[in-house]
Amino acid sequence: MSNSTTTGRLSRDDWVVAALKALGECGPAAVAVEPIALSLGATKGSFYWHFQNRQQLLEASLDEWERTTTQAVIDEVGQIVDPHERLRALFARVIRDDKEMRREGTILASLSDPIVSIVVRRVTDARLGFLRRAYVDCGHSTAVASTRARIAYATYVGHIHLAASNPEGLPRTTRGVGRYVDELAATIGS
Amino acid sequence: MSNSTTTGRLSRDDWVVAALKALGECGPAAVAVEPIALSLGATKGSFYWHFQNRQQLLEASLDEWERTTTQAVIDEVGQIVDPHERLRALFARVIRDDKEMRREGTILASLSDPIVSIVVRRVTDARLGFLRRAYVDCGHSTAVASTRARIAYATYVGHIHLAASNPEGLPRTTRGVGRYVDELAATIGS
DNA sequence: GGCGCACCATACGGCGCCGTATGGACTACC
DNA sequence: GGTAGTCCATACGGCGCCGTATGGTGCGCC
Repeated sequence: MSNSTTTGRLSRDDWVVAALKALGECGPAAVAVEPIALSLGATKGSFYWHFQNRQQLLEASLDEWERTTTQAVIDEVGQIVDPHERLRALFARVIRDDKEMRREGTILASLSDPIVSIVVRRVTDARLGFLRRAYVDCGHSTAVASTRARIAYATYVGHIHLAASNPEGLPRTTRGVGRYVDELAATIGS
Repeated sequence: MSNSTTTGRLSRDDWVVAALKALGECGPAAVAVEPIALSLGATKGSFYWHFQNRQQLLEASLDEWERTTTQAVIDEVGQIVDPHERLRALFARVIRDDKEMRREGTILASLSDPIVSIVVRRVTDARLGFLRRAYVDCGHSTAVASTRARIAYATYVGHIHLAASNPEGLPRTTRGVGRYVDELAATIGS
């Protein structure tokens, strides 16, 4: 665990947290040893004691991201037996945080990086599988469930992209948000 | 125009074409002077005669992309008076090319780059406006048309992302494609 | 209170890219 | 055939980042 507040030393986890922050804000190119060391008030000497190289740091931060935003969500929401309830809980859980969505967008958009792309592909598979299962549990055939899952997830990803590329168009009023959610639910619910 | 085949010299346009290719395949970081010079069989000396700096090349390639994939499409499809027909033509025009979609995905995903983000924002606004107008022409109120435009475009963007992050899940059979398009049309058509 | 170990700073060489300076080569034109 | 203008190669300095080598500082422990 992190202990940067108590002692002046840095744990491996401190580096992962800082790297994930940089990754979520500026993309994988920002996961650079020296700049992050600077932001932590340390130098490379510290880093290369905890890690072998830059790639290890990037992979560790991606693993952390996958664990908290995909594995944890699936494990938690997956326990709900009623599929409609499960889908509703998933949407609520996922739309919630604004900061989290910005991070999601940045990482999902970094597919051109070979290391990121491996994790994003894995995350995509897991999420599509989870959605497909839910739609199957709703009574759809696997074929229909597959296409519904794809469309639902595509809508989610596109929405995250729009939140970044057209933030001023986001529904502001509560009536606007309500209409938006209604329209969305009509599209990807059940 | 390009004349690299006739003479050994390179035109400004040759550089833009090569830069757009690199941009669409590997993102803005790949729009680097020396690697592109190498791929063109030239050196930086040529580049810095046609451009002032790297940023000019990136901006020029982004402008070219905007012109061909947004302006041209809007000008062409926008002439169709019947809005339903117009939307259908838009979808057909946009889904068509596989290579083009890959480029779209890479550029749209490069929002973290400040120069790219300016153009992507402008492109997003133009496309959303075009969709909104079409839905208004279909008889919807501006409020409803706005949310429908957002959802339609989000679905499109997400679909492009899925084509890159989960290519093996793309519908293969003609029946699968048909079902997918039907489901899509039910979502964002009219 | 000296010893060993965990942790870190400093200094160094290297690489890839940027942008500049300068000297060609090739063409057109008189 | 000399001159001006167009286009380009080469060589250079600089910057940011990577990874290594090496020494130093704190803390536990006998």
